[in-house]
Amino acid sequence: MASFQQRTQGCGELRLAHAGQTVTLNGWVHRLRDMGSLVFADMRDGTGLCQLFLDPANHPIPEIKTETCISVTGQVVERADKDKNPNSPTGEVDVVVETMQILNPSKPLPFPLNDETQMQSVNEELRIKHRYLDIRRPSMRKKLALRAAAVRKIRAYLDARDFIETETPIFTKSTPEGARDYLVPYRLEPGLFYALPQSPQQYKQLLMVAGLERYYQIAKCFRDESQRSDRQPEFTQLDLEMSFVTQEDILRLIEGMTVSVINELIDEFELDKDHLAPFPRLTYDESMARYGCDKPDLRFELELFDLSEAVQGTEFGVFKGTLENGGKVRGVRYPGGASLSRKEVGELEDFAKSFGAKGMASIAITSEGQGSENEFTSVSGLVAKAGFLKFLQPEQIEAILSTSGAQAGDLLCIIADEYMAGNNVLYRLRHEIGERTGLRDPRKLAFCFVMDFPLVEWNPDEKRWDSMHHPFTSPKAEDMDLIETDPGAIRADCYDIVCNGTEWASGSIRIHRPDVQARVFRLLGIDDARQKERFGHILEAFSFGAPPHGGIAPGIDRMIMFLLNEENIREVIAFPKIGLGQDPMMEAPSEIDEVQWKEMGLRRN
RNA sequence: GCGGGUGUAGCUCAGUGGUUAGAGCACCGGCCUGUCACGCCGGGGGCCGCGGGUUCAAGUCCCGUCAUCCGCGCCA
Repeated sequence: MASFQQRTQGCGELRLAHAGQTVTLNGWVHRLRDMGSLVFADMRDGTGLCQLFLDPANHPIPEIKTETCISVTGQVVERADKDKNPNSPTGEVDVVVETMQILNPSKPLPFPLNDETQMQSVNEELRIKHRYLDIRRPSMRKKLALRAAAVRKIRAYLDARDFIETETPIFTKSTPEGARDYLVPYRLEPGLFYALPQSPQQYKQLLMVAGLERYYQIAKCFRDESQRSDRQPEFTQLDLEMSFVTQEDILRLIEGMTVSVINELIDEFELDKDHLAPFPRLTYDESMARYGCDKPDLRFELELFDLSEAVQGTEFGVFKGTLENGGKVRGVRYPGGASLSRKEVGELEDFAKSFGAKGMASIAITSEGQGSENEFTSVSGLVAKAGFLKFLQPEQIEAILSTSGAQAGDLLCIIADEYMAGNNVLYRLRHEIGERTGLRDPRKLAFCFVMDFPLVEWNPDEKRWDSMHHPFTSPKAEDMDLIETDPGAIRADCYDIVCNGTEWASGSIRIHRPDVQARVFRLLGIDDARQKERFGHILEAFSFGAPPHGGIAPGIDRMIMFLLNEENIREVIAFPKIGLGQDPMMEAPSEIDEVQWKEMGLRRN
């Protein structure tokens, strides 16, 4: 038998229809309004809030404070019309308390969890330290509920399509390629370590060798790298792999799942979001040329333009030098930017410089000139204004205006640099401009596929080719012969899903033939001995009739962030880590006992 | 590893180098029978992150340091 009276209803469920019934509620005191002998208390449980009416005529006023845990029995009564609260779903009734059992009192709270406005600015470390209180807030509960629903729908979608959800080990083997591993010392032989998986990559491929054909897992992944507002040392991916499929099969499956799951969530949680449409597809090269990055924010246009042709032959030193060295002169429109002050343009240039730009040329576009000598009036009537225009021929300026699609009010932001360095500046400028002009619409979820990544990229520091995705990614069949002749030109069967300028999912068709894998390893400078040491198990597995296979892995945390417009990943995780990977609630990482040091065969320093 | 922001009461924040460092909320006491951010009266509460320095005098200026947030590098 329970030591308390168990509830008959949820607080948030009470309606006028319950009037006259005697109900029992379990929950917490959310807020108190003490009118002297008469007391009103908002009571909260997982279903919502209702108002308790405490009158000493019915029951002595008990010693309750905010967040006292209580069990209450009383009659639901309709309020007088003038006392009804239209702002509350339960605002037409009161529960007239007949008995109240105090299940557990509460100390004064570290932050006002019954005040959403104030909670917005409460120190986040304090919230995480007392996360068990923070999560009592209905708004936090809702985030976790949305997350649970997302995972539930994903499971339902994949289960209905014959996927087999399979767990893979958390203690596994270190693979120095990629991110830094979290390591776990092996007690029985000091000097040996497990690593926590950066992803279940090899296991899922081995499950394909094992003939599972369709695998998924809601998988924890661990990467010991610097934190960002959208990165945690441990995070969750939907890890997925299929056999006997083409890239197209995987893209269709994951797109279908994403559209279905997200559109259902938007409806079920009444999110202020537009429904998803089919995803546009871009090649890596297109994405770089049009948006300057492999994770474009497609909520708005403002594509980059290339002026290299337009200014060919110019005597303007910065452009001339860049073009002679094989670089590009490219730019992005800033609608409304023509009205920026000289100082503000300078600040925008500083912004560009902070991402490696050597400088930023800018042209203000207006519809009427002011007779200044820096102006140029085009045949279309647009007036361009910039100090360096005097170094350009009229036809070059006309070409700039037409190529850029300049409109009155624009500021053309122009970066002259080596192609990739320029991209790195231009895409950040584009996103900044999108932010400033309000084009990054919070209602929109602009998903797209970015495909056909290069297989490898040159690492100038180490003087070698590195995998762009991971070493098991398959070169496109038609590029296979380039492995030994022109590695930089190899396209991979590799694809990302991007949402609103953030990478969301990454996947590829894998290499399933040992001979191809060996050629790629050779290209990556991983010699036979090292292949055997690091990847012997998977190479051997591939030699037993491994099927063609491929997969993809979208981030669950980020998916919830997109849906809730959260800028911080910690907001969608029940117990997140802060700053340098610490948990201020558990106080982890922590010292260990002397006995444990000894047992693990470890020494300090 | 680097750059920027923040650090003052339990919480959120004010605070020209010059009285005894303040406010709102919270907390404690009192009053209040229809509140719903209840209201009114009163009270307690401070290592001004920490350590140096400049100064007659430092929350305020300088140097260092720690913590945290954001970003860069990093993140197959």
